[in-house]
Amino acid sequence: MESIDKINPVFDRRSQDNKESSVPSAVIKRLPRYHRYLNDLLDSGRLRISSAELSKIMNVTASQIRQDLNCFGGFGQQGYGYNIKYLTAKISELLGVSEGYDAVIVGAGNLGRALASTRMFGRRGVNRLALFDIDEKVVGTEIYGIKVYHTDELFEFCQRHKIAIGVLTVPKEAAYTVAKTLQDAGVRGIWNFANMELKMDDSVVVENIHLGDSLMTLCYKIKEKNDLSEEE
Amino acid sequence: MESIDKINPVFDRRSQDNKESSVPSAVIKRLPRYHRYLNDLLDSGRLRISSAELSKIMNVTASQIRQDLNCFGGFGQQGYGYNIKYLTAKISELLGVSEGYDAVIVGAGNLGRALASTRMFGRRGVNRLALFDIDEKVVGTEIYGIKVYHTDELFEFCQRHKIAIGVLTVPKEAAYTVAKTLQDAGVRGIWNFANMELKMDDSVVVENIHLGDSLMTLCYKIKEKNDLSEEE
DNA sequence: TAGATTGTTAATCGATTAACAATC
DNA sequence: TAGATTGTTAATCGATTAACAATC
Repeated sequence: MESIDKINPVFDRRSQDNKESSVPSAVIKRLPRYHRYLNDLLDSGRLRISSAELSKIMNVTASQIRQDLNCFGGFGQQGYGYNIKYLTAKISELLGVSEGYDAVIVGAGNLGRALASTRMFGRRGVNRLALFDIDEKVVGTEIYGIKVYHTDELFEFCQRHKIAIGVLTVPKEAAYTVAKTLQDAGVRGIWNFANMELKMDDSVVVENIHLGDSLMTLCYKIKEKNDLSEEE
Repeated sequence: MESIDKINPVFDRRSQDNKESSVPSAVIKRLPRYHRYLNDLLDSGRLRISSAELSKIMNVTASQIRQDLNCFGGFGQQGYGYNIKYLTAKISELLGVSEGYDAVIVGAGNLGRALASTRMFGRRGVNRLALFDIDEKVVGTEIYGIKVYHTDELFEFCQRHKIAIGVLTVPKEAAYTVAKTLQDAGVRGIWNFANMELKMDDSVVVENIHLGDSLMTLCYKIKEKNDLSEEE
């Protein structure tokens, strides 16, 4: 009884006073990766794991894992390790997964379609309510069960449905106009796939995806490895 | 004449001795972003820029810009600033852009199609030579001018064309098999969009894209902003 | 109890910022 | 020359690692 209380404490030790202000941004950046690995472990039926074993799987130091997990409450147990299910739930909660946000996807091109088809949203508790495009050929159709509306209706739709997340897969040139519409309609976050950094005012948070940067990094890694082996 | 030599020095000061080992990884991570902004400035016709002005545009400190750019050779000019064209070229070179790598895309689903259609590859000097899929309905067709072959032919194709980059947009389950095939065929880098971390041996470098992590981060940012405003 | 493993402190390391002398 | 702006050093800050006492 006592030990179960310690594994699933009703209150985290730190949550009383200084709240999430105590979680350094370096840790926040690592949380999705922890979540991914812990979720896989959960799926495989594991119940508990030690920082030492997790460190091997994830290729980081055990010290870092303990330090990280301790930032938002000590819920490991000495001599036992971490309860995977509880830990995963805790990280989910911290990340705002399963808040049940509603989303729209603007742009029904290949990328928009890819995002319409993926199970990624559902797994993170995000509901895709509609697609938007300006192409009359797709407006009115359904893509993977999601209705396509004309972008002219975007503002009203977002306002009426209190949409929280707007996914932007429109061409660079249209990005700002659409982003502004989303913002005005009260959207709280924009997931931006246009090839530019959207700078919005403080009412909206933006997460920019730069696939080009990633491709460049890959090129760098290849070149670097090549340079190193040539040196020998 | 003298000043031009200083702006375009034939040898960078550091490149003689300790090479890229001197460029910290934190700087490397920032290079694609510098490249993006400098490229935009170049397109807009600007010739030179100071660290102070660039810092305003990019929202980082001028100190960091000077420190970063100095890691791989001092090519600013006191009292003048940086030559945008030269700087962009230098960063491109360092990143391995325009090495003219050949690539294949494995998986001709929505994401594969999106990657087949984008101009992102060309801009970074990467040539897409072929698409691969197991679906007989698409094998033999052309998508945005790129031929689709059966995945059975992947190994031979990569070997014959000395493919440098393999782009993975196959389902999670197929990812490892395909990655192994690419590796065996001599591919040097894998751009992995499957929802899992590919751990390959040292002969191949991997750049993993985790869109799910990014979506989670967005959810976190929304939640965090909410929590903060509720506190007041 | 004894063994295992965390939570936590202290030491190290690296990255960022501030400041200013060097120099175009 | 004088003004501007870099390159570079030194100071600060934050993140990572190592070590071990606390504790299950």
